[in-house]
Amino acid sequence: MQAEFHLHSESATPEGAPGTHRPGGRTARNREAVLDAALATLAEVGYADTCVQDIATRAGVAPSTIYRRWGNRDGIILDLALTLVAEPVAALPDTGDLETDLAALAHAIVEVMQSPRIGLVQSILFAAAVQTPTARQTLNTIITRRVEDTKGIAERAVARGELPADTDPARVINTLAAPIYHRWFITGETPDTDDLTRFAKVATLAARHGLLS
Amino acid sequence: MQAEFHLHSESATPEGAPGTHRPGGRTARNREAVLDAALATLAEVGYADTCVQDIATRAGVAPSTIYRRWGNRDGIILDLALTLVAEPVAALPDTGDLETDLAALAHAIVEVMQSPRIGLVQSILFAAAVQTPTARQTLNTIITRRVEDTKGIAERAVARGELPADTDPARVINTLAAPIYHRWFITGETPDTDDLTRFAKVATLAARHGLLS
DNA sequence: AGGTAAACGAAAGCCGAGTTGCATTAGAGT
DNA sequence: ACTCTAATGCAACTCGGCTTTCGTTTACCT
Repeated sequence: MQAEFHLHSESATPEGAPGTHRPGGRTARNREAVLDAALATLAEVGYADTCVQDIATRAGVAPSTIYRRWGNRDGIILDLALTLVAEPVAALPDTGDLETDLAALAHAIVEVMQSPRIGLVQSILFAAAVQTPTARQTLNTIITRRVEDTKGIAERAVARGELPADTDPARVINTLAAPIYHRWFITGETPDTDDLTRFAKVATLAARHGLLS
Repeated sequence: MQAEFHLHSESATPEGAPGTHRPGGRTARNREAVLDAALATLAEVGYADTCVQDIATRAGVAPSTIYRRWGNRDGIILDLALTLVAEPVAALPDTGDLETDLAALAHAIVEVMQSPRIGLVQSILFAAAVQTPTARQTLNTIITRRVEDTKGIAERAVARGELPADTDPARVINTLAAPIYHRWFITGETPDTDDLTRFAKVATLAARHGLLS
C-alpha cells in the first residue's frame, strides 16, 4: 500500500531498460498485449481492483516481464495514457458561429469522457495527478494538447471578427471546459444537453465582452 | 494493492463497531490522536507514502486498533474529511456588489485549497471520488454544504434586484467555482488574483444576462 | 545461416500490509 | 467502590504483491 503512483523514473521511456534495445517482434507484441489487457481489466474491475497479476494473466505474459518493463501498475497506466493521447482527435466543428461550435465541442468532450477507452484512463490520470508529480505532468501534456487541438474554434471566431482581436483562444476553450469537468469530477454528474448549451452560451458571452483576453 | 479506497461500509459511523458504545475517555483521545497523526503524516510524506503503521506509531496507538475502528487508511481519511468539513466556514463577504463579493469568495476558495488542513484532505477526496462511490458521496456532501453555505451571496444579489428573479443561486456559485477547480486540479496551477477577478467577472456577467436560471 | 545478448517465463523467496485471538485496561452504569 | 464489558495492546499468523534468480527463447546484427 506504500506506492500508489511511485513510478520509477524509467517508466514511460526508460533508457537502458527492457524494451529499448529490441523494440520489435515479441517485445512489441507483449507491449500491445499488456496495454490491451490493462485497459480491459480497468474497464472491467475498476482501478482499485486492478492488479499486475491479473493483467499479466490476461495478456498471457509473465508478471516478472511487466515488473521489469513498467515497474508497477501505474507505469502501465501511464504508458497507456500516453499511447491513447497520441491518437488523432475527431474533426473540429466549423459552422461559422462560435456558440454553435462550442456547443458541439462540449458534446464532444463529454463523449470522450464517457468512452471506455480514453475517458477511463483520463479519469484515472486525473485522480493520480493529485497524488504524484509524474501523473500531473502526463495529465498536463494531455490537456495542453487537447486545448491546442481545439482552440482553432476560437481563432476562427477572432478571424471573422466575432470576437475581439486580443482574445486568448485557449482561454475560451478553458472557459467552456471548466464547468464540464466541474460537473464530471466534482459534483459527479453527467452534464445534459441543456447544461452544455448553457456552458457554450456563457463562454461565448464572456469572450464577446472581451473578458477572455 | 487491491484496495485503494474500498472502505468497508461501516467506515465513518459504523453501528456496533469499536468507538460507538463508549465514545468518551480513551476512545475519544485515541480518535483525536489518530486523526491528528493522519493529517500530520499526510502533510509530511504525502498520500502515497502514508501507511497505517506510521499513523499508528505517531499516534501512540496499536495498528490493530486503527484497523478495527477505521478498516484501512482511507477510512481514516474519510473520517478526517467529515470532521474537517464540520468546522464553521469564514464569514461571507457582503459588500452590496455581486462581482466584488464573488471575487472575495474566489479568494476564500483558493485559500481553503491552499490550507494544509482542509485543502490537503479535500484534494485526496477529489482523487478518491473518481475511484469509489463512497468517497464520491462524501465529496458530494462536502460540496453541497459549501454551496449551501455560500449561495447567500447570489441570493442577496437577487433580492436587491442586481440579478433576475429566476436566477439559481447555486448555479452562480458553481459558475464561479468551476474555473477555479479547473485550474487547480486539471491544469495544476494556482489561480492568481487576475484570474480570480476574471472568473468573478464572467460569473457576474452570465448571471446578469439571465444565463444562470 | 549463425552468433550474441536482450527479453522472457517459471519458480522460489522476501517483505510488509492486514487479520485474529487472548490477556489487559478502563469507560459507564449501578 | 464495584461490576461488566467495550476497547485496547500485544504478538503470532496469513496472505498476496513484488523481487530475484536462472535457464530458455528469440530479436537483431554480421
